[in-house]
Amino acid sequence: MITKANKKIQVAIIDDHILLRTALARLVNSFDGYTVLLEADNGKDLRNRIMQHQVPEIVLLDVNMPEMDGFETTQWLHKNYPHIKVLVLSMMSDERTIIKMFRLGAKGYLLKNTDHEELKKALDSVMNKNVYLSEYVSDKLVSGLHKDVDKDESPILLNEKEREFLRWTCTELSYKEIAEKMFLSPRTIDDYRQSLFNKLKVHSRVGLVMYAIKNGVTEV
Amino acid sequence: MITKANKKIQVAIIDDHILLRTALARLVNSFDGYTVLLEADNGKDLRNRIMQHQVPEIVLLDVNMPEMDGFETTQWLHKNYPHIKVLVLSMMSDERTIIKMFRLGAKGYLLKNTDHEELKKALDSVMNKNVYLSEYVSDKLVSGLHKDVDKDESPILLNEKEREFLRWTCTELSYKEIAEKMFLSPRTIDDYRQSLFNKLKVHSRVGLVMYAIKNGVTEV
DNA sequence: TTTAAAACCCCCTATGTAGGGGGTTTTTCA
DNA sequence: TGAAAAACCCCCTACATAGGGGGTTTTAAA
Repeated sequence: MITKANKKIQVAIIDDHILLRTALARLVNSFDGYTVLLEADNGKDLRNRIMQHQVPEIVLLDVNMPEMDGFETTQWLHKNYPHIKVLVLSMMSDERTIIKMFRLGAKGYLLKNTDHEELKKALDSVMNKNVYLSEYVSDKLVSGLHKDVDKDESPILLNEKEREFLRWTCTELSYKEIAEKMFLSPRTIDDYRQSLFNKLKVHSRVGLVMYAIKNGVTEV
Repeated sequence: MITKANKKIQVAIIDDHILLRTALARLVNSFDGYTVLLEADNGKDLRNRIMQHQVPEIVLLDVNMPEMDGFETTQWLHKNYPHIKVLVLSMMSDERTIIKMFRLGAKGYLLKNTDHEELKKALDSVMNKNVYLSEYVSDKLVSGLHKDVDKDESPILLNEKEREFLRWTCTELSYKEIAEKMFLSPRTIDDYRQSLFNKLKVHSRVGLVMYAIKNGVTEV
């Protein structure tokens, strides 16, 4: 069956892991109807290339990158080139990241441990139906929405002091020692802890540590 | 120039990210003289396949995997199939990991953000010279050795029970509750904790949690 | 300029965590 | 097959953590 024409859909691949990127490029080139227009290390790279009139139809985008990450890049694309479809490729499977990406304008979210057929499906789906949801991701989204309905899920915003406290929490210092480091009384540290327990819905220091790591408050 | 024969070198690719894995497989298959014998999700998978007499000559191995990680796998291969050459593929570029891998028997260490030519070089080098060192990695090794002279850095190996304990440690359960989950007495859990404190050079639960995350024992 | 919230700090108590002593049973291996 | 090592479990204590009560001072806003 011959489709519209010999005009292939142009894809950009943005990932800082060269090996994965070139491998992906080969994969996409092997797909019927798709061709790789450009590869880039990060969002900044992509932006430069686009402004030099290399404009792809689909951007296959990693989340974690140096310089200009997936979030920023999606936002910039959505604002300046809304017709470019962003398909996110990520190892992170938490609802927050997924939801954030869709909010910023992504058309699809693909986990890195899917197979190449799923990638082809995703590309087709994004082109034809303007959106792609894998079973796993839509499950996550739905379960994420459930939480959003009853509790008015105001995004958890931490100030710099709380973030500093969280970073100390991820060390082997006791709260008393953290108090010294932050030039506060231990009692005040108790209040910070309690307030974060409430905000983050945890009830132990381990809970704080896990939150800090999952949300990039501290480096692993 | 025609080499030995039509006998291609058989490569195994072990990585839990299916997309990267299959993409890598295509890449390797496209190389002259190499063919992919098998792909696997983790070390356990590989072990099973090898014991079913699918024995590759080179194993291209990810470090972070569920079930049986790169460290364990390298060790097992080195012990049971010493002629199989292990080429490690990792995103982690810290000396400790690199050194650990070489100590356990790896023949080469490749960062994921290298290009496919470097991969080809690495494969050739491992086959011909029995070892592969990229410029970056050898630099790291040299600077790492400086530190290692005084401290006799033996690689830290954890068994499955310890890993299970570590995973529970990253939850908000108390040690007493962890004891119930693992069908052990709280006192035994104390011993596990103490033993891990010594092995991992930490002295608090937070220390355990941070180790578990840094070393991929638990998922973030 | 009053008022409310936020940021800070004191007391107390119960449970959790970390570390010490002791011991038995099972596994390993020389 | 006997000794050592590993895995399991008991007791105890001291400090850390988590949670409750109270309070003052600073900041923001009505």
